[in-house]
Amino acid sequence: MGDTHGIGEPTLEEQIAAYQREFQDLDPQVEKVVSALSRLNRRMNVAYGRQTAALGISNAEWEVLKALVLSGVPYRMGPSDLAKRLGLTPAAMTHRIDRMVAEGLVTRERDESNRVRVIVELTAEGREKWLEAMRLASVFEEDLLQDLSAKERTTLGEVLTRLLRRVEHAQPDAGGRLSDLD
Amino acid sequence: MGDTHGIGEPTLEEQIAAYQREFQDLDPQVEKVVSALSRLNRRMNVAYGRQTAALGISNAEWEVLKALVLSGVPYRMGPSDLAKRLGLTPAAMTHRIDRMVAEGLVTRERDESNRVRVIVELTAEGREKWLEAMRLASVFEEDLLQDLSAKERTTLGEVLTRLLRRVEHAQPDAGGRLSDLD
DNA sequence: GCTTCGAACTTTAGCTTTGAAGTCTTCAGA
DNA sequence: TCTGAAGACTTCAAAGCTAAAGTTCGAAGC
Repeated sequence: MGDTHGIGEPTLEEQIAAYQREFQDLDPQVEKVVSALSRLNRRMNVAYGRQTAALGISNAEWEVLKALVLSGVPYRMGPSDLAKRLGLTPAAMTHRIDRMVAEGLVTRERDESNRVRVIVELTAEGREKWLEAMRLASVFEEDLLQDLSAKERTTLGEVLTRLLRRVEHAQPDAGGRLSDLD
Repeated sequence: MGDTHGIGEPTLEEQIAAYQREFQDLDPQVEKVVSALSRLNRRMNVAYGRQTAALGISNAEWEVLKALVLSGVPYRMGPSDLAKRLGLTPAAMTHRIDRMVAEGLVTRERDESNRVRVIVELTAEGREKWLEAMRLASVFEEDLLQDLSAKERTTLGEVLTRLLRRVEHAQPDAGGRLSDLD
């Protein structure tokens, strides 16, 4: 796709005002945090999407590369493990791996010790793509946080982690079908 | 879909350690903020998804209801405006409206003053669904922030807004194809 | 040794979205 | 009035996903 169709998004302030108008029992303080968080995340994903596109890979492929790299040497995982890690169905994983094998980012082979299993392994090219993506991403992230002092960064990280613990506690293990973009 | 396939996600700390191992020139402070933000947002979307599902609507439908309500009385918008607001192509909007009309959440009619245009209008049922969803969401959000003091909430909102301004400045207007979930 | 069960992956059918092409309406100029 | 161009929506084909039904291999019981 590439570029958005519209500019027609209200500012954060306008949006919060609209919420107040349409739904009174809403704490504007809370709503501001939640809306800013959601919006910020969306914009960041757009930025990541552009960067990976510039490298000729999709965001979906980037996720797979990331999972493999973070799994550590020898950069191998089974399709089911990858599917779980990325929050996809096994069927979707099969197709995604098909595409990535065709592009030379990963290889797929049967595990000879247990022929039911399949091993997906990162290729040198795949690893290089991930590294390039990380170089771009780290520059972007550093730039994003540039206005925050060291202390503010620490505090922000700490507060977000606290919120994270709270959601994870509130959502035992059920989860949902959302992609894994950290 | 419903429930996730896997529990196999590393903790935030494990993930950051893996990043350090595979990509040295990365500031752990920065990475922690970015990863926590992304992960938190994901979990929140899962929670919203469960809540809307419990009301018998999809997240996609919730987004449309939200756009219409926030547009204010008389809760009307054209398909193109909705598409821009939600970051969808006009084609996708056509289909989505089809479904929602069938479910009685909105109505679609031609604008008699300009027969090229179409007007999508929220029904009473659609508005009620949105209100129910908001009641659930506001409880969840309040609960999420419960451990934060009033001062912390203010600071968090302020810092996130600052980051938001920075991303928006860095990304003039191009945008991308991500759904609008605030 | 054969059979049955379970695990891991693939295949199939159906849905939602995209991008591109098509239709219908309005408006401006000849 | 007619013609051409632009705008707003819809239709169509193809991509990618989910859920459910295969397929194949390995392991346990009879």
